[in-house]
Amino acid sequence: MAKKTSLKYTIPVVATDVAIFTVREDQLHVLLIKMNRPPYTGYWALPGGLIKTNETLAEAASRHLEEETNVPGDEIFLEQLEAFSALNRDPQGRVVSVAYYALIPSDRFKLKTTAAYAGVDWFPVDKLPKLAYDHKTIAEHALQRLRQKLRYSNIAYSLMPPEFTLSEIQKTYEIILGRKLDKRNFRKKLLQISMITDAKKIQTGRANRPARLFSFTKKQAEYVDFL
Amino acid sequence: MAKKTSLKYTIPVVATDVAIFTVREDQLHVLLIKMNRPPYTGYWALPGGLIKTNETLAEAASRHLEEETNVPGDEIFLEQLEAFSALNRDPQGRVVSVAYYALIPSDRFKLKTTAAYAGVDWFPVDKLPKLAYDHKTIAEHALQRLRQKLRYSNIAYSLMPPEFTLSEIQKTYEIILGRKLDKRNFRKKLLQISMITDAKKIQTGRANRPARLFSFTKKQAEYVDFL
DNA sequence: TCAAAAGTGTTCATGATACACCCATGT
DNA sequence: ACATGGGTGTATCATGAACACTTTTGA
Repeated sequence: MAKKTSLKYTIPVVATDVAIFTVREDQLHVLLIKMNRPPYTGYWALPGGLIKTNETLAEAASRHLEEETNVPGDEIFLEQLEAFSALNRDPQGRVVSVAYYALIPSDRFKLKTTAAYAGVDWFPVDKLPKLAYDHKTIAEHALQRLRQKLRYSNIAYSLMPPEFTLSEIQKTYEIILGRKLDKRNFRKKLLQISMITDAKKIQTGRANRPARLFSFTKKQAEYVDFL
Repeated sequence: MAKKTSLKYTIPVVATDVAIFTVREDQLHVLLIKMNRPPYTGYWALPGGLIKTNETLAEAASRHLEEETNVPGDEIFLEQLEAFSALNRDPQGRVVSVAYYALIPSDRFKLKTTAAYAGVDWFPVDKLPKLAYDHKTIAEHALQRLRQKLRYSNIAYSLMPPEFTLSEIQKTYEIILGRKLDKRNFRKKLLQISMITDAKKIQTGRANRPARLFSFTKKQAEYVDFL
């Protein structure tokens, strides 16, 4: 038996952690903050923390999302992932964390660091640094869920700018799923199920044939027949 | 502003509630306990309660499952559903509940009531009494998840006895999904994906042609191509 | 011999996949 | 005129859906 350290919390308390994803530089990235306090000083972690007495879990998650990214809560996909409750997941005491995951459009918002952290940055999901707590597990679950959900829902709306070309959205899918998709079939399907609609605009200023712009029909999550 | 009542808990604490399902009498039932303490004396509710300092959420859920049903934890499907955190969901204070759902074979275990409750019983899911807390919402989410998951996984293993006829399992599916299924297609699919295997036994003592018995190939949850 | 549930294949419709060439623009 | 990505249709294959009669047993 290991010697029991003195714990800050004796009865379990509730926290939330958020895996925020975006696609940039042809890779899927997750947002991490750098911790400036023991016991994980210098480690990277998912943004999060204890929930307040007068806020729900979703509000707490949304608060953490905004604190690092300035992203406004509406029109952004933010969904509960899973509760993590391993007895030793936080060395400071008994903390149950309800994880969320969110998708934000590439580079649409500037990151900001708060006094609570030593820094904030994007990391490619396949090159994560060593993470604090059980955040590696949380990040893996979030990634798995994202890949699954991309296949039968329209949540990509939350990753794309308001208007985009078919090639751009196809690339987003390919990057997240990690495989090439057939151009003709992909376009056919997206339009057939009315997930996106023609924005009646044409891209300009490219050294090739200009593409038509499209936008999402709905900007709330819903299930769709898909890949 | 409503006047603030004195709360038992000021910082959020963690509880778990469990929706335990079974199929009996040609209907899907959920297990409810009758409360014998304020503020919901006489109301029915899902079994549950605060988690202990030295147990995980899954252990707490499993404990509640066993307390009412005697069902042993292994081989039983018990999965985390979702965390519920509305500010007013518990009049006694700020309680965040992580809900679980479980599936147990029909009538295989005898219910028992504990000192903590005034009673325990099965209720058809479409005829639930008025429930305490936000348990109606929890039960609805659990039911929805069960119906979804039945379609792309083998979790029915946890509802059936060790050996069963094809008609019996088909009936289980029909009751939960609420629609008739085609006998030939259903059998074809189950065998084709090797979800069940021939137990090499024949049912006896029926006033008709005896059926072959089958059993589940795997008794752990896994995804399968299905309905 | 009758009642009751078990068991068994084929056809058709639909959706998924594979695949290659011409087009419009900027330089 | 050339380089670059944009845009389009068809044929094949796999999967899911619909459907009816014969078999075996106990009473």
